[in-house]
Amino acid sequence: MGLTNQPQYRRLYESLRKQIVDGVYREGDLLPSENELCAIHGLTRPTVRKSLDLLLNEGFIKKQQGLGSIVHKLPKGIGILSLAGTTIATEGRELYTRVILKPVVSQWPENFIFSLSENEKEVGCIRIERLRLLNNRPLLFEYTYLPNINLPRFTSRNLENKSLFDILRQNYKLEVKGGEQYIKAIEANDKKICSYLRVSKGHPILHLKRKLETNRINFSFYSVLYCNTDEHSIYGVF
Amino acid sequence: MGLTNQPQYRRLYESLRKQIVDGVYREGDLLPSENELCAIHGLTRPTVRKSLDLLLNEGFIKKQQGLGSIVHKLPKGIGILSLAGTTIATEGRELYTRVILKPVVSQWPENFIFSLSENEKEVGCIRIERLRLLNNRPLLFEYTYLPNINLPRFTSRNLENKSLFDILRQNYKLEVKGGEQYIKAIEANDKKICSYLRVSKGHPILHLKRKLETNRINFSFYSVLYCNTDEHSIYGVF
DNA sequence: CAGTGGTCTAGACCACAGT
DNA sequence: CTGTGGTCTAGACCACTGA
Repeated sequence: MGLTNQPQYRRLYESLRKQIVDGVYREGDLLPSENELCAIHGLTRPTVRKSLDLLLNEGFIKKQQGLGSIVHKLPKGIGILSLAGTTIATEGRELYTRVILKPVVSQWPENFIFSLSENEKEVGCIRIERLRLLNNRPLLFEYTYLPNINLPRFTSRNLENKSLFDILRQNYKLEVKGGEQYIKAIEANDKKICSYLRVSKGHPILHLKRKLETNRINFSFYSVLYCNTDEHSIYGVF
Repeated sequence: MGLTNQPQYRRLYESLRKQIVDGVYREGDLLPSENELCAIHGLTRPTVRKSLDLLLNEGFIKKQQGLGSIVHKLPKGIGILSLAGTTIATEGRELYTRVILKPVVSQWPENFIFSLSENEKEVGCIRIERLRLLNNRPLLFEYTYLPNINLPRFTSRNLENKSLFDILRQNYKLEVKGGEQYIKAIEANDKKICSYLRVSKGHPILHLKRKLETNRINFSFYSVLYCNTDEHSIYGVF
């Protein structure tokens, strides 16, 4: 957290974001004006505006010309559509991550959901299976596939209730920069999925396929998610 | 199209976007470098970079430091998660919009999906119901609700296979600036929905609730969508 | 009116990719 | 090495808001 080698706009973004999440600024409040933020942090307007753009894109603030930057209400759903929102946006409730299958080296599945490069195919993958619970109730089941390239000791890492993103960043200097995803509504058919999500066969669930791109060139990883949306919607801004 | 009173970064963005969609640049191609774009269009780098940021956020390009801006492959799904992607991203196939219920003035539904201001409640709403078809096959059914504020002659407009966004922009100077959405997987229960989407009762479908914010202060409109994702996924980038 | 965000310029230095 | 994108500065003028 709070690495000092982060760009300034990024540090200001994280600082403001934390204050909004922590309730220092509440829904409808105005953030300090851009000029005030410049003065406070010793930055120029383009830099400050870049920070605010990040908050804007993630739905934390709205802007109104002639007025200011207005804090948006925190979302009521589960934010997994956007980048930063993966584990937040659960209204203070705790999202717990239980590891079902610890990282193992294996082959890529047949007919993998995304097309793979020759290099990726050769090296094989590291698989993980995790279940996410909200208030002790299973919410989504996630298969993760990482190409087995330069990830020393990864299979012996303890992932229980830890952020995969954080582990990749702190131990392997891998930053997730973006990605793409495909969403479907399907019937729960797989016995394993039904059992973990505690839904009956045929129950409608969300199916997400995601490709996550990182700062390391040609290093992407993948995940397949099954999500029970009976009680919690998936939330996103645009 | 191509309004001259648009900001420069916006015009450059639209120009590049069109060239990508039209296939002038193809997957893997490099766009002209930022400095070249500056020279070509007589702009400075921050302005050019703002254009490229838009393309980046919508998944049209990736960037690689030291290399350039790389054109991304066009998505394979239906892009309704992002702003500009509402009707594009269907691989050249035609998305047709059939009006089921022409715009009518009415009251807001009971227990509306989003909270409304007092003003919105008072003025009532304009309702529309539309069916979107891809290759003549029904794909999604959409209820739209606009607050009945300063939209002269809206109810007599012909919306058949026209973009609602375009009509709002051209006739009422309303630009959609962003929004929020909630996604669920549900069983198709409503007879009307089943019939229009041609799915059997109990079939899993996607349910989206969206709030769309505009450049007119405190003017948002809303839509509820039911989408058959059997053949086409919903696509998004982040 | 003063203050806000929206747009734009003209530079600068850095880290990184390919040669 | 050169050229690329990534970050940042120090200004400027505009359109819009609220008092």
